[in-house]
Amino acid sequence: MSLTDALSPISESFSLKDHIYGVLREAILKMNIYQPEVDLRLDERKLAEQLAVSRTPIREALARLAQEGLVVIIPRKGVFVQRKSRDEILEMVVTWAALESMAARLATQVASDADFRQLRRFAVKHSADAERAELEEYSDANIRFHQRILELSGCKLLKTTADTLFAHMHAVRRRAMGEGNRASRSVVDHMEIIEALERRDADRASRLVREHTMRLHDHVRRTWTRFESINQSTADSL
Amino acid sequence: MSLTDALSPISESFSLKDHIYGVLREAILKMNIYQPEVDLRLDERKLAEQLAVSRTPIREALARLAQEGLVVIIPRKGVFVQRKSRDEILEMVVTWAALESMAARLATQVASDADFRQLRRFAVKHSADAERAELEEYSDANIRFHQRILELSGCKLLKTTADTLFAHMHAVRRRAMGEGNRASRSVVDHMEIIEALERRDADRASRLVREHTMRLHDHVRRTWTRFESINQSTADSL
DNA sequence: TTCGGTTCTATGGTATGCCACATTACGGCA
DNA sequence: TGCCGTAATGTGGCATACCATAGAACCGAA
Repeated sequence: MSLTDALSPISESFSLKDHIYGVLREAILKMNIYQPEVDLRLDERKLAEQLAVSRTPIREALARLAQEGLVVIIPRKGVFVQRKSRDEILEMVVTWAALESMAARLATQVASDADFRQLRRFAVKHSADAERAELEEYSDANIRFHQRILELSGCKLLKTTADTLFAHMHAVRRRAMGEGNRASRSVVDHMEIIEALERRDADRASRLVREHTMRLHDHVRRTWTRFESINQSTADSL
Repeated sequence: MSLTDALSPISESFSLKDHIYGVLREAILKMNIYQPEVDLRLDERKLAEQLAVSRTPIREALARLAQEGLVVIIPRKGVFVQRKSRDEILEMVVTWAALESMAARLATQVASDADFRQLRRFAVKHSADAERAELEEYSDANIRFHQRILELSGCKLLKTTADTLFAHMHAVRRRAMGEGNRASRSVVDHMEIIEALERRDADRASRLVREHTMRLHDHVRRTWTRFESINQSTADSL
């Protein structure tokens, strides 16, 4: 590949707006928004200065993030990173379960045996992380496992819709993974799911995926109370 | 209610940006975007002039619509209403099926008998529209039936996510309803769904809803070819 | 010292103007 | 007459300036 070929995708249809959208999105997802002391305010002018651009593309990027639900814009008061309540998180998990269980169903019909073999290899490879209690690594592998199922469905909309939910739950996942023996249970669940997929058992694969995700639902429901109260007090202080 | 009480919701946190977003969204959904002769271009300056505002709030509203997938912004070329391809429509139907089948499952657990009785009354009342082949009316009632199931799930995110899909399919639904004997089949399906819900049979309700929606999927898959070609040629001419 | 009102400041909302690029129109040259 | 190059036009991208309001800071009177 020549130099110009490599450069052209960058220059063509590049816009500050889109670039800033990506930058802000990454920054928001990286920050742990559920720690009480974090500053949730986003100052348009400060961002414009830091990124060395005017407020206009900043504002258009923020408008997109607001539409996505990552930030909330309060007219003449400020732009704030949206901290989700426990109930909202629970609803995201439910919606995720709905999408992925359908994805598993479709995957039994359209994915190849090779796809499932690859998925199995991936799961086996990373099950060691769970055993060694390397939860950080396993949490990442866990997410990729679920994303892979969504991809194998062949329905891009299922995946992109779920990815939006995943983004919101970025700060939730690792926390939940480390509690109880969820990691080892997760490994068992994944293996059962893979078996159902390989046997092309649509109903069983769909059900196992749903039940697996709903276990996270139950877990969050039981353990998220403390954050709910933090969230509430912070919301009051705004 | 006093006059000031009635007026306050209008003045408080009213912004042109949000208002314009709503106006444009309604206008886009109302137009039949799949007719070949319609002009899909949205001119920022023209809109600004017509709405008697500057381009800035227009642009921010368009950014939101773009994020929602209703329009596509091509830098330095124009803003265009997004015409969905057949495959994209099919994916929306699949995703809808995923959401609503989960909603039906949840509804069997959280909705009251009174909710289901009301749903049944609604369905019976509008089944007459289908018999009289008043498809316009039945199509609307049909949508509301499905929205009601999503509401009865108690999961607001399921409903809002599905509503976004419904919005995209606004121009698709009526067309599909009039073809074949889909309306009368729809009435039968709805009654079976209601029975499963009333019997609190989560698996059956979930399955019936999924199969019902997937029938629309099959129908679109079989009959949407002509629009695909129109869509293609229009895309080429852009 | 405390309360009330006023002023100041910070912040998002909006309008306007210019720029870069893409398209189109036009005119000269072969 | 046809083609190519250049100029004119249109369109979104971006920067800047000003406005309106909410909130803080300040000051004076009781």
